[in-house]
Amino acid sequence: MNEMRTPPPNTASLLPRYHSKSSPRRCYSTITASTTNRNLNSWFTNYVDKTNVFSWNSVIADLARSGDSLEALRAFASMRKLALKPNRSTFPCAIKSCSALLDLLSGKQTHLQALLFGFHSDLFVSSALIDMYAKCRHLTDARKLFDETPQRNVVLWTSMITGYVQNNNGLEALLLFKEFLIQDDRLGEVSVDSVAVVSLLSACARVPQKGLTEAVHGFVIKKGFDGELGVGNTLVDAYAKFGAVGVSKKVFDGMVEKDRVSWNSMIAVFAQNGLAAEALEVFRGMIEESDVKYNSMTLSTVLSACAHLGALRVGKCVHDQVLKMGLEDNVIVGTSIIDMYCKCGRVEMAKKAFDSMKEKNVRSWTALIAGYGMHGLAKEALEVFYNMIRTGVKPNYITFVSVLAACSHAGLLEEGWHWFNAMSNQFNLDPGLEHYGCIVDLLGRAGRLSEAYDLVMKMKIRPDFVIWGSLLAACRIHKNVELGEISAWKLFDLDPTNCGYYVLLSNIYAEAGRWKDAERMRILMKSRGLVKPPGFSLVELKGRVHTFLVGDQEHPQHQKIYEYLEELSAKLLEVGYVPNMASVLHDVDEEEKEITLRVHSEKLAVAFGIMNSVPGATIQVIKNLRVCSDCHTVIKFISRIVNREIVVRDSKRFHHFKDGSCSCGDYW
DNA sequence: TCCTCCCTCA
Repeated sequence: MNEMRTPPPNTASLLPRYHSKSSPRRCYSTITASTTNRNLNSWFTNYVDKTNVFSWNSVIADLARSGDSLEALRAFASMRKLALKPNRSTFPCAIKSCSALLDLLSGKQTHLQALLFGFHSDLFVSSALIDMYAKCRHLTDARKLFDETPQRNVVLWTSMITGYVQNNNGLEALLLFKEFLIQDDRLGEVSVDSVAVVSLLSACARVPQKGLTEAVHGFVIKKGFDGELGVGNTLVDAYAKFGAVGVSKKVFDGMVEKDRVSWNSMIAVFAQNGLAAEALEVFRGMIEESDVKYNSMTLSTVLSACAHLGALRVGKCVHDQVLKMGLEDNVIVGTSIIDMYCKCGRVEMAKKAFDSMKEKNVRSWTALIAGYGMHGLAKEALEVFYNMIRTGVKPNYITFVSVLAACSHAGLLEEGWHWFNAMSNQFNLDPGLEHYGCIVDLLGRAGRLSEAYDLVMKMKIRPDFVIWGSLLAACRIHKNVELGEISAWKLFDLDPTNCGYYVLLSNIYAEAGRWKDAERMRILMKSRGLVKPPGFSLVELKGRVHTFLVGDQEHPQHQKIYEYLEELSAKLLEVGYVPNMASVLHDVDEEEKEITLRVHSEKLAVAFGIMNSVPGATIQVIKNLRVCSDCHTVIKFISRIVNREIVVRDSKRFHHFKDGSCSCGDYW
């Protein structure tokens, strides 16, 4: 977009040709409605009296409003070069543009100029400055200005309160709001407005205090602000921040008027809370039942819902829409597209989308690295990472999570170690739980259990269930009872409702021939009333997502699917498949055995996919848990028997099954 | 004509 812009109107060719006598504002607004900034600037250059401060104000304001902050600042600079004296309306827009660009330097310069022209106590100017300093993370400067302004209006208060919220200091924001109320009280005024209330509610969403949002909601109703659009929008978000997604939906449904923010908020709430199907449903509602047009924010949220669901077809449609709307140069949208293709199993499409991006930020690079990593393509992931560094983009915490995860998925211990050390030595980043988790995983799988354990003991942060979980899993592979016990008992404390650890430890005992201990774990697990979370798998067919549960009897085609699986299993035995039920057969009681033997969702989903697609088509399945080892073996055989590529995304990574083998190399 | 809020990506 930048190269499309006209140069600022301070060049020789842009000298005024015509001095308008009529009100520039009136002409101006009729033109802006249908013109781009490019036309707008040339129009301005040709027809507006450039010695008129009011005209300049209009131009700066309009550019700032349309989001073209850079151009607004250029216009401001041009105006200053003409030695025109800015008035009190000039500064707020200029400052707002600095704040939108997070350009602290220009912000400070503009601040100085405002002082120079004597606007130090102007509320409009001060509010804009407080906002600018807060957005640029200079909260103390913002607060200083706030404190130095004796006559405060609601906008000034709101700017400061919002400043705290934006800097993640919800508590301070709440306290300041309280002060605001006290001031109102003292002056016998009611100046609190709906915008102030919106800031208050967004502060609530950042304070982990139970019942706070409800209480403030009550206050909002009492004050009569509950019908306000912005208030409703914020409530949708605030309730969801505490997991009360149902309440969010209720607020949303109860809103008489809904704008783009309302729809976007509701879609985002569902998408961010793992309810991707619901998110897509709301998006459908937005298109079909409202007159509200979606924008880039909507589409990036929808893309992330598609990524979660693995809904490739829907994702592709959204991608098409992005292209149609000319939003492909938007970094956030572009990054969402990369992530969507990666998580829908199409890394090569992700790479294509990545290559075509004009502007890439650290998240775009990280998305692609993570994408290659989850497909087991560690070499490619590292290659992208090196390119990123060469390009001069600074990797962050998450980038290193992606790099190390890529190494971990491919078993690249040496590279993993190197980058784990480099992150603190060269990049000044402290390793967090995720990074330790990857290294523990790498060491553990390589059989270097005592090193892994030493690392865990030396960690500066308290190891969590993921860390001990990797260690426990490694103990199972390498048959280490002692360390397995230590890890498992940590896990019983850290993640008490997860029964997987009991099963793992029980299996470790069983494999060591310690049947009594194995039995003891089973009993303990039972006495604590723990059950496995139900596994389910998703398959997208003709744009619809089908869900399968373990031992599913609900799906309309379930009978046919079971018949087909019967057919397949006969063929499987012919080609040499031996059912792997080692862990099932050991020492479970009958009832449990039956449960375990219920057909896993991934098998159902794969069968369904094959039955309903043309020969040769790739089957793609998404599972909420990790693929079990028996299913993994079976699917390998199936890929050979039916001569299909089968892609399974489980909770940890992708498996590409082809010709009887899997891309993970049985290492996952 | 000017200021403050709510929704997006790894």
